[in-house]
Amino acid sequence: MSSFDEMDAFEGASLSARAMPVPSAEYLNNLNPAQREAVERLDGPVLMLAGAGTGKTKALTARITHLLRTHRVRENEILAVTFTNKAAREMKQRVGRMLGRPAEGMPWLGTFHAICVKLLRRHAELVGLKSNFTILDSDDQKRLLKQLTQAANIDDKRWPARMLAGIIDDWKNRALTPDKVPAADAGAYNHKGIELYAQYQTRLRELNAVDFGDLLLHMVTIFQTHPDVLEQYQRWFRYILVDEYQDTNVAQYLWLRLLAGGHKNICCVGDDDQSIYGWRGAEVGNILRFEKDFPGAFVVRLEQNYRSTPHILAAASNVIRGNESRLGKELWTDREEGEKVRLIGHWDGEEEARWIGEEIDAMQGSTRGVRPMNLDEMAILVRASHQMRAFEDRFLTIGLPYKVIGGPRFYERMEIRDAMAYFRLVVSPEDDLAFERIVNTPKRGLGDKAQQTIQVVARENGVSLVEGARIAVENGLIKGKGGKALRELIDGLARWNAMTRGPRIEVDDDSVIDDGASPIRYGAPEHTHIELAQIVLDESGYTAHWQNEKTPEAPGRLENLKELVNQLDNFENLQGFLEHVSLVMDNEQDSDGAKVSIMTLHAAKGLEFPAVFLPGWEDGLFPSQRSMDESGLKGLEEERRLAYVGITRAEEVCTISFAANRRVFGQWQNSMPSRFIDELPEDHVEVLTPPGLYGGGQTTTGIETRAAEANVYNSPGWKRMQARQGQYGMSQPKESRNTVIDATAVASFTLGERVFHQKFGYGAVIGIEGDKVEVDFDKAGTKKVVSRFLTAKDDVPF
DNA sequence: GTGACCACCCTTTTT
DNA sequence: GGGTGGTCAC
Repeated sequence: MSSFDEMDAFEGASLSARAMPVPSAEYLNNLNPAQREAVERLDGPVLMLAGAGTGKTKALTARITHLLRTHRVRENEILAVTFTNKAAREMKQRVGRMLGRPAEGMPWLGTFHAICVKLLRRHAELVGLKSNFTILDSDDQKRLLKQLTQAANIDDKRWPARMLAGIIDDWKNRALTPDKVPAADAGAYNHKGIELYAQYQTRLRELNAVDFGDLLLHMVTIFQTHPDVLEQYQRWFRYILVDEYQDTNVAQYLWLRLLAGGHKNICCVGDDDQSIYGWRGAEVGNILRFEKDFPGAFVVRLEQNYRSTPHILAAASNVIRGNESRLGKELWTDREEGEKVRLIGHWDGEEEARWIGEEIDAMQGSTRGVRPMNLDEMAILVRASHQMRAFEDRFLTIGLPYKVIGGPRFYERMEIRDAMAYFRLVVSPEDDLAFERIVNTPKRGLGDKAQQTIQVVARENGVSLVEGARIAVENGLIKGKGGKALRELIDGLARWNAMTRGPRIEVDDDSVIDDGASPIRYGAPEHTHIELAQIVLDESGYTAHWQNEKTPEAPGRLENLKELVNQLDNFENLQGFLEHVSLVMDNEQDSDGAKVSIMTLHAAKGLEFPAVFLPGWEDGLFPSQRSMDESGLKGLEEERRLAYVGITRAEEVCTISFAANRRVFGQWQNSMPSRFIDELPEDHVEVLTPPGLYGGGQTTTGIETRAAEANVYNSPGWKRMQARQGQYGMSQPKESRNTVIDATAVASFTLGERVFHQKFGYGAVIGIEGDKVEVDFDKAGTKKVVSRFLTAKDDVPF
């Protein structure tokens, strides 16, 4: 690593540059005193305790700007770590804005994982890998583990591979290599966990692959076992900044401590009250312990909130006050009072969805609240994703535009992963996992038996599966249709692989170390990588596979494939794309029009909306029963932080609701209002009257009777709510608004016509009513939907 | 080797 | 209620 000498030569900017006067800095003048302290205290350990909405990203970016502007450091000497790509992107943009130029020169601003990939590519050989290792996602990981557990004759029923994956992830989060797993964990996975973990790591090394956890773990191992390497980076990264410190796990914590070990110029930003990823290995302890880890640390609290009204803050504060282990912060704001937090109980989940739908409609039309709001200013935050369905169903029926944030990620979709496996194989033919994935997709008549033959031949010859398959075909071990198809696949892969390459160009490679770029470059191949991708998908028969598929999802999957190919435009080649996609790709294709957002509370962290709905506040659902069962008080406290996160997402209006009855897994269940509801401060809450009690909605007739009879409505929680309600009718249900029928939207369908709906699939029109159409769906049953969500399908073969 | 049918199991999921 | 994975019959 001769290049490090070169790095050292750059230590510090030139004297003249450092002596230059600092231009009057607007980025400093915009800060409040606490923020400014956090920004200007550049040296030594700093802990910035930043409550929700207190401008922590602003402070963090100002700090980076300040480091650069005062000419103390160069852009590539700052290590700035975030958890999400989104946060990294935002920070980069904001630093650029403050500097008045693009901050492209910050190669070490990124997620833990992205930065570790860069580092690990340089030092892969120290942990027995080649620098072009592949990164497995959880699906690959699971399949690999399954192979191991099957080989070990483990009953998958009692000891599912999923469980082992969870255990191994947990160990990796705790920075435990197989030899370091404590004796206390020896019983894990039927006493075979540690052994299988070791086997798994061996397999990964054989495959030249890593999983997400390895990225951190390997780097920690390298730093621990190669002090020289560590020292180089300790010197190189002169200042370290960490976002969302409360979410770090042990491995990340060790990684940071090792890197900051020399100069201790580390600034961690976080909020212990927003630690909601404990179940994934995050250690609130890391932030609670900061001052012990870094004696003499400067701790600054950002407590002025710029986001929410006093009522909302008071509600959030009062809830979080119930937690024992906190560093303690009190948010305040100088904003105007605004509306109280609104609380409402419903008979059941559907009613809750119906009410929220109407409420959103009313707020949009300014029948409710102080000002009309756009749909994209409103969000529904749920505890568990299954709660989303009630809203989706309802909104589709009434034609309310919505978008689900989170959900299955683009690159986690089946068709994307299949396509990616093809690309991976094209780029590196020895990628056995990718081969296993697509060898029989589309169907090539290669079942278990043929695949086993390939495995055996490959192992006997000590070659990759592709190569093993080639040998097997040539020796006539796989005959007939399957053999022919396999030969085609192998030939195709070789052909496509050849297409990736143009003439190789040698580059002097020591010059590019600090941005981690590959030193080897190629000239332009005959086809662009975009064309190549399309060729691969077409010639392999994968495109045709989905074209021939008649399921309602098939068109969407083809769309996704098209989108995937389009995405390639942003990259130089397939390799670059593959690298990126495994770590970074998210699909934010919020294209047309304002929509209400629906997402989980976890997904909502870091976001804010003028109006927030928090449905499903029922004991067992929120706080989640499982969380409490598994982690006791710790679990409950994390749930409470989740409640805190939820409330503090709201800027102007926060509406909390619960339902007495809810269908869970097809079964009706009744439940008590969440204990968190009792923790809301009465003075800051307005209790709304459920529609129906005063004859509001027509679908809820009889709610009073049912309410009186139902047990829950005699429960302490409900009674407390009633008592608190004070005067009835403070917020009367709005009169049913006239449904405005847009003339152009009136259904243009005919009875019996075949139609297609994005969510419900194919169906036949059985009734028309204004712009609403009643459709008997093949799979989803009979539903009334707004006509603009339907497309005519006259080309459906029937 | 493949497609159909049934039993089973459900949180949250930045990378 | 719905998606997945395993088994069984063709």
